[in-house]
Amino acid sequence: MINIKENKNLNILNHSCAHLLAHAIKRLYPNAKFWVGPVIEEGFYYDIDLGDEVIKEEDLPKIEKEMKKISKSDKRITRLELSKEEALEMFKEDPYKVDLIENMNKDEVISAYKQDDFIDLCRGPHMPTTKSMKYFKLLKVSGAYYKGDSKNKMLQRIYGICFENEEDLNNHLKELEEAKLRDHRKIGKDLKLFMTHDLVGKGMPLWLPNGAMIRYNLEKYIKDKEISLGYKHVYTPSLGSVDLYKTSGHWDHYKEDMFPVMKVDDEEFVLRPMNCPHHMLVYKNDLHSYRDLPIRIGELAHDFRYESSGAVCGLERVRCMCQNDAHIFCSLDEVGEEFGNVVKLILDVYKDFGFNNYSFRLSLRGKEKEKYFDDDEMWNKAESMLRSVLTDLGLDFYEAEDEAAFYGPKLDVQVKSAIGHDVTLSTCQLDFLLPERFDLTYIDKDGTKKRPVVIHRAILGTLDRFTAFLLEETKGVLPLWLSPVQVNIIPVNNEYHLRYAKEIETKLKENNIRVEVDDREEKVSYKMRESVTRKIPITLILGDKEKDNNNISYRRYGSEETVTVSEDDFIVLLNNEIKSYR
RNA sequence: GCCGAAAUAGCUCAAUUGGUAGAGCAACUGACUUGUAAUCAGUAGGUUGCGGGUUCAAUUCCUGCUUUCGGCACCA
Repeated sequence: MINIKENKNLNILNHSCAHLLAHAIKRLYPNAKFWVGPVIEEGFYYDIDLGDEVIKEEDLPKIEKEMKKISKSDKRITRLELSKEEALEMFKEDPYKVDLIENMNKDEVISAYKQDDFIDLCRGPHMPTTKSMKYFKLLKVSGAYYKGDSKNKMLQRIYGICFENEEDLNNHLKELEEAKLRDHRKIGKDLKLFMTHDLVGKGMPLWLPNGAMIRYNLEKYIKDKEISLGYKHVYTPSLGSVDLYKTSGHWDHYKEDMFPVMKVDDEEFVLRPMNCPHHMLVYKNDLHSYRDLPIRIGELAHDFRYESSGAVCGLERVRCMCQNDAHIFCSLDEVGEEFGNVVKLILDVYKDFGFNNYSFRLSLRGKEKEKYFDDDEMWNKAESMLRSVLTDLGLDFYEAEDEAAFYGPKLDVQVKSAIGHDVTLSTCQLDFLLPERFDLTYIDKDGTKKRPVVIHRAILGTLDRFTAFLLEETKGVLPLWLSPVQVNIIPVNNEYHLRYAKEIETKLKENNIRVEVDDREEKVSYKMRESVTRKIPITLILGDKEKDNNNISYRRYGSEETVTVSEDDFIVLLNNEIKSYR
């Protein structure tokens, strides 16, 4: 999908279109006050204060019509340069613009753009006339906090996009429609992978048999991989005492986002929101020598977070999740290598799944000090260490402030969901704090106690979000090794071919192939249609030809070609394909 | 949590200005006995998300809640 912000021409066009929108709004809603209307990756938006008036989705066509009118009237767009005093005078009716002007640098040239009777404060540049913005569409309307702060008033935001010609616009709108078809929530429903129910509650999906089979395979895949890399897996409880989280520091930072405390006798528990504290204690259970390091403690662990109601989304953001978590305890000297190994593992896994659309983000501390553990020296050390590790790895990454964990900086792998959410899939975090909090030690060469460093990492992230992304990337067409049903057998005629079909089924089952026989009294074409709709990778057709020659005919999903092979060759073919992924 | 919108059969959707709900697919029954994306006929299926109100009458209007959707804020 095109990035409007990065495209020079489209950027200017969309920015001008934001002005066109504001102009139309001003005509239709004379009391409107305007905040900002920037260009974004997906087009543009404008934040507006309409007082008591509310713009709804159904009002957008009316606004578009007004925009078209202004566009057609071909007004020249001219630049005005103003002193601060002149600007303040010009925009004195609009407190939002006054706010903007007052926050500008003293020596900055203040510019505004004028089209007809509408003037908007703006750096520019802009298109020469309103006629340039002809092929646009208003996409959605929503609320947005003034200055992005939830303590502030909520303004109304209108999103739109503008192109240079009709074809580009239509293609883009078509792409947006197609993205909706890739939405994991739709695929999950169509393929019966997961469900939700009011009685269970928000953000708590139920994995149906098909989805559970996918998840079982993912769990086995990653666990086996980690075991082969020296990870030790544990099982720890899904609850922890409040004191545990007070010790780790999570209580101070996240207690509002945990499910509320359960009091039992004299104790207080919470559903655990993450696993680090438990794993710290697992480490602490033993005395460790420098020779034992690194120690890698892994777990597929259920975590519970009271995500805000507006945030939950299918499997992408849930209140009950399963993390593919691990904590690596190592010496300072080993951090570089261990971190590199984690990055390598991430790349390995993404390659296995064929993922290409992701980017690495170095997530750093932000300016709000209270959000982060207060120790400048520790942060500077951790951040520069992480940066140099990433640079040494030759990794292409971007830096983002205010995205770190409270205990340390991290490397996040960011992906975009079908509907455009930017989410973290994998993460690898550097932590000097929790070892301190839990007083973790190992005995070094010289016989003295040293503090290990902890690397928190999640490769699949959560099974939930990973599955969501996997479904969207594959459009639900899963590779053979992950498909809930790998082979569907259609006997041409039940009376003559069902027995042979059952024989083949037994043979495949003996080879651990997930197979079904469609023995309903229906036409072959009817069953074939369903087999394809269910996105089953391989469909067998067994009739006289196959039965008499002891072979099978199969058709692969996405292909119309039928291939006939011997039973044994077929099993070898399946096993090879399944193995190649594992 | 905030700003908006929505919720009708298992699924996808209908139902004029208020007059107690329809279709396709799926399910079930029967006929057909079939070689690669939908055979035909019939049957059944609904406290219109849940509660309260207005009205002679509510799927429709008002209201509270739940869930879902689009954003914002949040995201260990």
